[in-house]
Amino acid sequence: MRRKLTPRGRERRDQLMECGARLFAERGYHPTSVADVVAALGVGKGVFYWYFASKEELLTELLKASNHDLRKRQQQAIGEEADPVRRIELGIRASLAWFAEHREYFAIIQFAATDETFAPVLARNREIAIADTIRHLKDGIVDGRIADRDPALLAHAIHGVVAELTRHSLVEGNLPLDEVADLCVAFCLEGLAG
Amino acid sequence: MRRKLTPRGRERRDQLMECGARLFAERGYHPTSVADVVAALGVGKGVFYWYFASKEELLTELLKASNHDLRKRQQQAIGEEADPVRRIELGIRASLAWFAEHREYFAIIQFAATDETFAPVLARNREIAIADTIRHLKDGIVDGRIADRDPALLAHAIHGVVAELTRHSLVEGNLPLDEVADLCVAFCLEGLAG
DNA sequence: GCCGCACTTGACCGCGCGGTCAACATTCTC
DNA sequence: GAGAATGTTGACCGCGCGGTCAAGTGCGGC
Repeated sequence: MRRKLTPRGRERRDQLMECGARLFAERGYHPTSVADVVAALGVGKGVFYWYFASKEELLTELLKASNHDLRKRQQQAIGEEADPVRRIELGIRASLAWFAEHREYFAIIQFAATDETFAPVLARNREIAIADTIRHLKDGIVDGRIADRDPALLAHAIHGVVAELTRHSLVEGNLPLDEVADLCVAFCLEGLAG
Repeated sequence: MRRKLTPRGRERRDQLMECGARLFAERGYHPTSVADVVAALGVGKGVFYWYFASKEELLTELLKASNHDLRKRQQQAIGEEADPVRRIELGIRASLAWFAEHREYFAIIQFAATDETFAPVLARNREIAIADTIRHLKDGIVDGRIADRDPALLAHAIHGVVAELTRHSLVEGNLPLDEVADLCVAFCLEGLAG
């Protein structure tokens, strides 16, 4: 693992991350060996350890990069919107849209959440996302637009809906993003009663 | 692996499953070796392979047994209830109650869902549970008590809420079951608007 | 022209894994 | 109490893993 990377080196690193993401998503982290990753790229094993200290580090970097990207997308979507309920809706839609474009990351994140080694990173990422949602919820509760219940639990409920609809409808199924997003937003705002 | 088991044998098998469940939940499936399982019980490795054909089989049996138990609990809870909305509520409460009592299974199920080898078993279990929910939802839609939206997506939304609240509030946190269940039911039935 | 650094190679290492098995112990059956 | 069936032992096996490294390649700067 080296610090200084030339443009050529940065490209290799990106190739390894892309390749790793694909294989981890397809077969899972443990069943994918470092040998598999470098073989898929047609290079020697040493290349991997030139860019990453370990297999663990590759996954950690993938998790960091994907979370960074997702958050950027959410923040851009919410922008300057003042209405807290609308902010929640825009956040939900941005998450679904991002996962629709990066389906391969879903399985990776899902796995990482169950692994002692990576769970801390994931937990931190999730806490930040939840904290964002809680802020909007509290604003909505003050406005009287949202029922006065524990905002932390409500935030987790929303994230649960988003996660499961992402998995079922976007990753496994291939339903139109807009329809899924509309239902997701409607369910979160009005429940089954609608 | 043997078919005929005396009472003594059945007890050993149960010990191995309990032990495996605990270790898989604590450290994860891959990082837990068969040697760890038998060591925790203080017996030789051969014992494991007398009762199970492989490590995979142990996990598969754990998944089957837990699913069977959870379903039994749900069916007992729903009983003869006629109101479809109430049936959904009772199902939600039964699921949360079961997981509150069997927290160790949550991590195992979560992992199995991300592993190529076990995903099929989990997918089948989930499909059955979803199908149950869909039946109640359709009844509710006919009655006009539930909004006329895609019942499959609604069912997944509900399961997403239950799963995430289970994870956060019951498994990681340790919140009172009743409070979590009340909020979960309220969110599913009425959404944030309440 | 050549030095040095970024980068690549692939044989190799040690380890711990899942799984096997011959021998042995205990318990049932008649 | 003989013999079969059930249950137990732990040394052993082969393998493939994550990771190392001495050697080599090719490019940019001087």
